[in-house]
Amino acid sequence: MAIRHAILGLLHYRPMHGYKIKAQIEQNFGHVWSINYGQIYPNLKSLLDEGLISMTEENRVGMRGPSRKLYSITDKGRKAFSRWIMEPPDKNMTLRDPFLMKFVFFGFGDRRRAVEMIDDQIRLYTEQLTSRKEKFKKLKNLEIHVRLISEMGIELNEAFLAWLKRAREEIVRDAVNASNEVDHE
Amino acid sequence: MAIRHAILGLLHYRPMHGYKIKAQIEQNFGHVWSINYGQIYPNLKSLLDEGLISMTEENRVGMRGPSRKLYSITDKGRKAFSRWIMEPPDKNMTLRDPFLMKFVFFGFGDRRRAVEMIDDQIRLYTEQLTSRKEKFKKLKNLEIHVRLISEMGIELNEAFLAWLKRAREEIVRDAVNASNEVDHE
DNA sequence: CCTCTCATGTAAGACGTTACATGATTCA
DNA sequence: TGAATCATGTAACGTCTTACATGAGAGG
Repeated sequence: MAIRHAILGLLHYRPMHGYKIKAQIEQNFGHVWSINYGQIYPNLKSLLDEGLISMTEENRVGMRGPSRKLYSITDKGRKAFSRWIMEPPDKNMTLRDPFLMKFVFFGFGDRRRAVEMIDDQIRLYTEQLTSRKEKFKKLKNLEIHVRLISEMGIELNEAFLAWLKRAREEIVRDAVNASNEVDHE
Repeated sequence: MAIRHAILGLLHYRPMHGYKIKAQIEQNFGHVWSINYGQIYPNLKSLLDEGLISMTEENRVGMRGPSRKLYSITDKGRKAFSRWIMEPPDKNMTLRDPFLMKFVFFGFGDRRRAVEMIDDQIRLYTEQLTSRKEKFKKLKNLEIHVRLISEMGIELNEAFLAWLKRAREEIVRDAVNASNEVDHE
């Protein structure tokens, strides 16, 4: 039920339409949560049915795009949000990464291929880190919590990259030792 | 489909029954993936149907507990696993935490309650870090990849805690500034 | 005696992803 | 002319969690 409340949270800033909500969620906490239209439109519908948000359809005669629907938070919605924000969060962090799942079993695969995949991953996370840092520099006057979340994304990214690079070195060293042992057999 | 392959991966070490597989997954990569019986037993069934694993039921006359089922990996299973481990991983990391989702919106809630929740979280992650470090010290002769994954868990935990503590200080400082501004109005 | 650990399993529901359909405007 | 962006929505499918049912032995 967290996405419903994230929508209510965003609507505190200003009324938005579905497309913008998705874009905002991705920008503000894309590394804490992911979202897609299959979630946002049905959620907007049910929030509307429950009276937590209200909608006005723009009648845009001759203007760009299909008819937009502007959603605003209602008093009922604000109250529901306040209740939610006060409650203790119900679960702790999960970090899911198919690469890490494979990583655990690299010992059962081809060693060269494993190092190759680690290098791919290092490249990927280096790019991600660069783009996160750039985005962060561009954004000004961020609300303190939003800013802190962005900084967290960058710091965890750095910690992860540092670990991955060290892991790569250790795995290569380990492979060299293993082949030396074979040489002296 | 990652859990199916994790099961195949674990069965490379030795035959296991369902209960043990869950325990091993939690121990070896509990911070990379979570699992429960609702996933593991149905998966064992389908892996068996597809011939990727084989099963022998223990007949334990007068022994403890219900009948155990020992699962082993088959040649077909090894081949399927090898194919999987070589393939590039299909997605990148997602970090999901209901606390962080709330954190973004703490500006719309009560400030004291927010700091309280941050303190709870600091306590929680400090405990988690301590127990991870203790577990790690106890374990000896870990396979290199398994050891590295454990170290990653500890390092990311440390980075996260450092961030959270700094975030707390900044939020408190921000609140003090805000109230000073009110004083001089 | 009671709780913990070991042990297997199912059903329902919540949640999330992917693919598809539709269509206008803007910019190169 | 074609690609990118803005914009809304649904259906099918996968995955994950939660709750439940069952039951024995070990240790305090």
